[in-house]
Amino acid sequence: MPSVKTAKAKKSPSLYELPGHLIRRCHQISVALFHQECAALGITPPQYAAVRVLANHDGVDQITLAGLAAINRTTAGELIARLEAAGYLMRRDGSEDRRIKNLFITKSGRDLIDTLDASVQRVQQRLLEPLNKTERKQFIDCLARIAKVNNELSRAPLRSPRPSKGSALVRDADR
Amino acid sequence: MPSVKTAKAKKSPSLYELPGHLIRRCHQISVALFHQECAALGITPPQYAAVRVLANHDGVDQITLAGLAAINRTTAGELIARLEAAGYLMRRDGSEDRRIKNLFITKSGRDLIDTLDASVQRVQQRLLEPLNKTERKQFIDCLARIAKVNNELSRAPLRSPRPSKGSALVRDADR
DNA sequence: TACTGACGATCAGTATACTGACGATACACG
DNA sequence: CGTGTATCGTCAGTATACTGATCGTCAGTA
Repeated sequence: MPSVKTAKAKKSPSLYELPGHLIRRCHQISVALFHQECAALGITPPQYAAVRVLANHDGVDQITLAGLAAINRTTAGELIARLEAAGYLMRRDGSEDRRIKNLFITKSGRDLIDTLDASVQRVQQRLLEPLNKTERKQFIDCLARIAKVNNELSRAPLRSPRPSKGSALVRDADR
Repeated sequence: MPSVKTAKAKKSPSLYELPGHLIRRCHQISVALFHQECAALGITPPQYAAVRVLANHDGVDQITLAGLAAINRTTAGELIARLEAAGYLMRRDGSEDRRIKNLFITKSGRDLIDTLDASVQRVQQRLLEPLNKTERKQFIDCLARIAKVNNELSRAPLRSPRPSKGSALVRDADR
């Protein structure tokens, strides 16, 4: 007996039509594809994001890296420790500001990015398989706009890199 | 020195253009919005999905519920335990099949869905704010198609509901 | 200089997500 | 009737994600 309690209420959409639920499922799928393609190296999507960010912002502190890679500050600490243990980056206590731990990508880290490049592109390819060329562009654009507009509302908001006095020689701009 | 391994190496897209990364960020935002709107009841998106599913499939076992709500079977066990402790559902040992624990939604569970209905719709509204009407429809359609086509690849594939009584010999075409 | 507020990093605690393995049970088949 | 196989639920272990609190440090200010 479907609960038809009120005739006035607008019909609620099915769970399977709610963008929140669909995004959660697509996220699961995206992660699954990533692991299928990149299983060999035992790296995860957030770890990959962190190394990618570090390649363009060598020397930043943990909080800035977390902001740029959209990783929670607490999670970032643990994740960075794992990446350091794996040899993809190094952590050094800040000389000027002793609160800070500066992060530096290693050769191994840069190699990792190069090695994973084709796999990562394959993940995106497979993920967007059901969409045609036009739809892919629009879809990515929609995702980017949602991420941008709602950025301040996110729990791990994307943060602009800070002027940072001495260190961080920002090479190729990311955006 | 950009390591050009092959002459035809395509320029790798920025991290911020990768749908995988964007989906991850949108997922974070979606969860954040859900908690903002539904904080009072202390329920999480997967918990909401589980109760919603149970409202339409009362009496199913845990694995089936997990499949329908796209929740990992192990996670589902813990999540269901929390929902049971909160009084939103009941767990009973199966009488016919003693491996099974049948799940039944409580009045409190149905009330929860009604109570959250407006909030959940508000979440979706805010999430899609940056998109116009046409784009919203297309965006949801793209998400649904990605979720559907890649379903078998997901780690927690959506499973068709099985005939609750009698023959359980329905070969779900998943995995 | 001492105070105060902001910030980096970490800790404790909770929830989700997943893998691989396992015990208990059900069912088909010989 | 016994046996192999598949399934349900669970456990151990790991990684991500988040909140709120805390410690140490920095910087602006009275």
